[in-house]
Amino acid sequence: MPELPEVEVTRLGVAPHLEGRPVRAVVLRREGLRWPFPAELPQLLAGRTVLSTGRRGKYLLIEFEHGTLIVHLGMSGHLRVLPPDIPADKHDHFDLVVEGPQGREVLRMTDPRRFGAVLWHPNEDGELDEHMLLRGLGVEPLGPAFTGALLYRQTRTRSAAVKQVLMAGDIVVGVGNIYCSESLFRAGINPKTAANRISPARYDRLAQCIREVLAEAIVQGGSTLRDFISVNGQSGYFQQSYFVYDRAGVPCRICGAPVRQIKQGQRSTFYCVNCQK
DNA sequence: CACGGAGCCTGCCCGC
DNA sequence: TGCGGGCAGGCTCCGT
Repeated sequence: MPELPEVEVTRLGVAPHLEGRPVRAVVLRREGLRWPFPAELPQLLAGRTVLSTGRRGKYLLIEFEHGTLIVHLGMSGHLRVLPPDIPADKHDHFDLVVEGPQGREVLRMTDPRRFGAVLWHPNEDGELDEHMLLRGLGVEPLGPAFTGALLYRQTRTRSAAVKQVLMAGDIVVGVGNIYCSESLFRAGINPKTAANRISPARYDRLAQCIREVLAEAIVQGGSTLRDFISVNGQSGYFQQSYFVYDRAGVPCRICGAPVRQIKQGQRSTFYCVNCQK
């Protein structure tokens, strides 16, 4: 489910329920997901107050005085805020129980495919950016460092297809499979183009399009925040209509040519041969 | 260093 | 109705 916009919308949704609130309990219902949960999390967090929330790429950060809880939703994960005493379902793996003004609330992580992760980074281990999972990540696509010039500079040695280079995450983070196809469409760039054969001007355009596509998705997600915090909430689902993603064979919204679907690095790519050169 | 493929998991949808 | 194959919004690891 989550690409960067979904993670950011999740952060915006859970932040008011977490920030400034003390943790009453941590519930771990399995050993771990992609990696083992830190078994000492309950003792580490009980009684501690959440200072703030953050995000790095698709990693959600829950910051405490003594360290940071790092949450990744993988392919199929989502978070909800629930009233206390809602029984856990089959794929509910992790709860953070916090004390709110109206009583306790439960931040619950659900992840059927279990590609997600919950990790702890103690401040004493040094800068969060140096954490194994976060080091080597590219720049934030919505931050000031992300420019066409950066894309151009960082792709001089990259002969792989631009779609795969963008998705690799070492130049820019958070551009997942959906929004990568959408951004390349908006920029008019064929996803198969070798990254080192794209001009600075076209990279300027691409950087702008990536920013726009992600920012618009966050705004759209934000408008559905009302539904986000609910027992049945399908958080992070946007009823937005894509230009190319998941539209194989359907007429391009711009030129009417059928949208094409190909495989790049085992992932589906959607594009318009007419609009993207 | 950079590239491509395998693998991690469950659920769902399709065709037989 | 059951079964197998393919697919799914991410990421790491490994061989070349």
